[in-house]
Amino acid sequence: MNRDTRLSDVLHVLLHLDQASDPVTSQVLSQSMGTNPAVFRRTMAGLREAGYVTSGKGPGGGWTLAVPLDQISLLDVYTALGCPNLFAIGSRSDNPDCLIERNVNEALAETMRQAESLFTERFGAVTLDTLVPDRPLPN
Amino acid sequence: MNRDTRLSDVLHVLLHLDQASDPVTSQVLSQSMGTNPAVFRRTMAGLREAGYVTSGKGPGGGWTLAVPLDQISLLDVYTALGCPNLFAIGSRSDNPDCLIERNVNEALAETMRQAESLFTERFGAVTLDTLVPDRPLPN
DNA sequence: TATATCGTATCTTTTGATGATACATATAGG
DNA sequence: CCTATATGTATCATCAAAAGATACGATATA
Repeated sequence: MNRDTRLSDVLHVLLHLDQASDPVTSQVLSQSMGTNPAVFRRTMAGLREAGYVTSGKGPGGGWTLAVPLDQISLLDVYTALGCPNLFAIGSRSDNPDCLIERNVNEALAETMRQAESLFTERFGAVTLDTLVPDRPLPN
Repeated sequence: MNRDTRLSDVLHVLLHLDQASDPVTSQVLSQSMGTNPAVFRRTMAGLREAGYVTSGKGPGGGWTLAVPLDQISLLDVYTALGCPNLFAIGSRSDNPDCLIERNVNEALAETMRQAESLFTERFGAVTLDTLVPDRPLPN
């Protein structure tokens, strides 16, 4: 199964938006993402609702970064996308009658919980400004 | 994206095999996995090659556990399955020209490396005997 | 009003996994 | 040996979810 690249795609777009002074159209941004405007808008809808970007209609319209990059964490973006599933593995079903299945599922679920915490912590600790090339890390 | 349940499925089968004295056929085991014999054999091929189970043809044939559960780790099983992809997220492509893309990809990849290490460590620390119900943990 | 742009519903396509089928191979047992 | 029972595996079909494409209404600018 192909991986979900929306998080990577959206980060890419946000960093590019940061470098633009005027609104950028879905047409242009979708190309930088290798897709089409409708898919792009669908993907960005959550970020707009969360207020990280704004979009304007009509001539001169397009997308604008609404919050400075140092005030957006990777976790914020991930959350705005609807917290897409992180893992490719899982359990087939929860048959509560089979004790073996319960134990197996629990063993996997426990590790996945820990891994999810790891993602959350790391994502929460990274703000987008640190991903901009040639900008010194704040410290 | 549906999750890959092979690891969970196979663990389930191994624990059941541990409780069987005679070989068990693909027919029977595939039902306990909710699939058909051909899919079952395909899934178990790696475990057979790794020596954790043996399979016999002909009447009275079927599958047998070849190694005690306390000598098989979750990591062993995962590896025997061919180390299936753990993550549902990823980067679209590696365009080495775009510095932004490189930074974004690296940020995600670094976290995924850490999460993978977490899986590997945890999986390596769990032997299958600890998943058997009503069997006291060794300590 | 004409044009550009977004928002989104809907349909189509793609893709990888899974399921299904078929058949060759091998083994046990009479 | 012959038959019945299993596995091993190649190949084809099916499926579901995501992505892509299209269309069209709404809105904003000038």
